[in-house]
Amino acid sequence: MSMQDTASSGVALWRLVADGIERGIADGRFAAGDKLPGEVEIAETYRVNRHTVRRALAALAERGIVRAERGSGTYVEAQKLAYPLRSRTRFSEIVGAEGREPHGRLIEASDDVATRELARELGLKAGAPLVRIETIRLADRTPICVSTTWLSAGLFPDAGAVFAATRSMTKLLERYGVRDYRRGATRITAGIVDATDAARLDLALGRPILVVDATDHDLDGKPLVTKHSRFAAERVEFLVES
Amino acid sequence: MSMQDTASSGVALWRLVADGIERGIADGRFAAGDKLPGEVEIAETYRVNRHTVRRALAALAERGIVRAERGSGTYVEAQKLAYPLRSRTRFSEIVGAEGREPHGRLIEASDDVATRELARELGLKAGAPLVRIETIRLADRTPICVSTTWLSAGLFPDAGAVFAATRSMTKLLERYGVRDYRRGATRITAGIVDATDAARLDLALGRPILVVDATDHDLDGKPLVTKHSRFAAERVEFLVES
DNA sequence: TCAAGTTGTCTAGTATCATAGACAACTTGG
DNA sequence: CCAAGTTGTCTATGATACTAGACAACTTGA
Repeated sequence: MSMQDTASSGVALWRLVADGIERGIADGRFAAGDKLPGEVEIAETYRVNRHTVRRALAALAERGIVRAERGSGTYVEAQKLAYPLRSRTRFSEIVGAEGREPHGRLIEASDDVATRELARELGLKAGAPLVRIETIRLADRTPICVSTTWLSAGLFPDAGAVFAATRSMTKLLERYGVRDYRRGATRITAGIVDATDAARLDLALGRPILVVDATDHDLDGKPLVTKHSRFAAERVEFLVES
Repeated sequence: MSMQDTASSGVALWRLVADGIERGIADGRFAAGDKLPGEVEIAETYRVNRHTVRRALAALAERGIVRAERGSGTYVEAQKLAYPLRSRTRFSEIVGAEGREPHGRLIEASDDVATRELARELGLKAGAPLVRIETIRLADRTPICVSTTWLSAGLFPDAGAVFAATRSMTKLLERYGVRDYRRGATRITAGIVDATDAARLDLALGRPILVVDATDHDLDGKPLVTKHSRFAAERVEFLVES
């Protein structure tokens, strides 16, 4: 399996080891707080050098998934982000409440045109001009979800530029005079990550995602933005409060 | 995106380019016989060095997916393997008839126990001992499908070892005195490749697969083997003759 | 014939990937 | 305290990966 004696697949060995360990955690073979096997044992399992294992563990530690303790062992840090679904859902508040560091980034903003479905959600006519914003959100340094957000280009001109500057949907809406907003119905489904989202979420091949479709309204019930979000299923659990 | 100026993802750049081009072919953006953009143009598209593009194209050419012509361009070779579904279905014959080189390999053989479904297919009782054989089949050097095959351990003792030696299901059955066999009902569904099969089929993230479940019978109608096969959807098309 | 565009090949330099061995620093359990 | 087991760090070597620039060899269309 070394780079020297087999045809290279273009995927680094340490990445395969890291994915394997992360999968073990996601599958529950290693629970939060568990001690992983020693570096030597992992190296034997994957038939690689101990240094290669250390590279893999370093990558996982850098993302906050494991934590190494000198002389003792390496322990699983990861726990799924508890993500309550309430009428007032703010990513930064949820992540902050878990003691983790929220971070958002704009991937891309572009003009779009309302499909029939989008128009219905936003209370517009099909074909109405929209702004489409593609974002990614992380807790600590681990990507949690990527979202596609649509806003009416008529109501929110230059929304893409404003989001790029503020990096917050809440602040963006404030700029346009929206002081508060509520989440309407939320639709949750599941699927398999596609190649684009896999790269953005730093997610391994064929992993499941949670798909959330939701529309936010102002306090009068007027639709403001509608979102299509894909969450890494292994890093989050939704809590629906009764 | 170079290995020098960004945090490395553990996936080689040339592999990302190769996957991108292969996806373009699979999606129909480039049809069989089409000329790909020039190496310089591809390099600009992906923002990599021309040599990196050449590495990607070499990997695709090595698998017979594209063909470079000096002074002219690089052309799409790939065409989906036409896979007729008849009562007498033999992989090697189908592949050979297309002028491609068939190749089979044993991944794993192990003992198993019949679920209710498997028992019904094979005419056994639930819980009956089975041999489970995991195989992969390739045309030229491109993986086409992975199959899980179950046989009755009572009727075919040591089937795993025999298959490892003969690498052919037809020859395996011959060893046990089966001179000919026919395929019964074939069920075709579709799905998304899982991580294990993705690695085995050398398939990119989240790609679709064709799932075929079938049972072979001897000429008296007695069930012999039942199979669960996963085909790379972008490399094969099934032909059902009327 | 000629110019433009294409793939093929070469040299060079830097960074990453992986292996190997040795030893330090630390924790744990007896 | 001590031995065993653990992670951390260091040096060293070779193979890959990626970039850069230059030029050769070839095809195509005007």
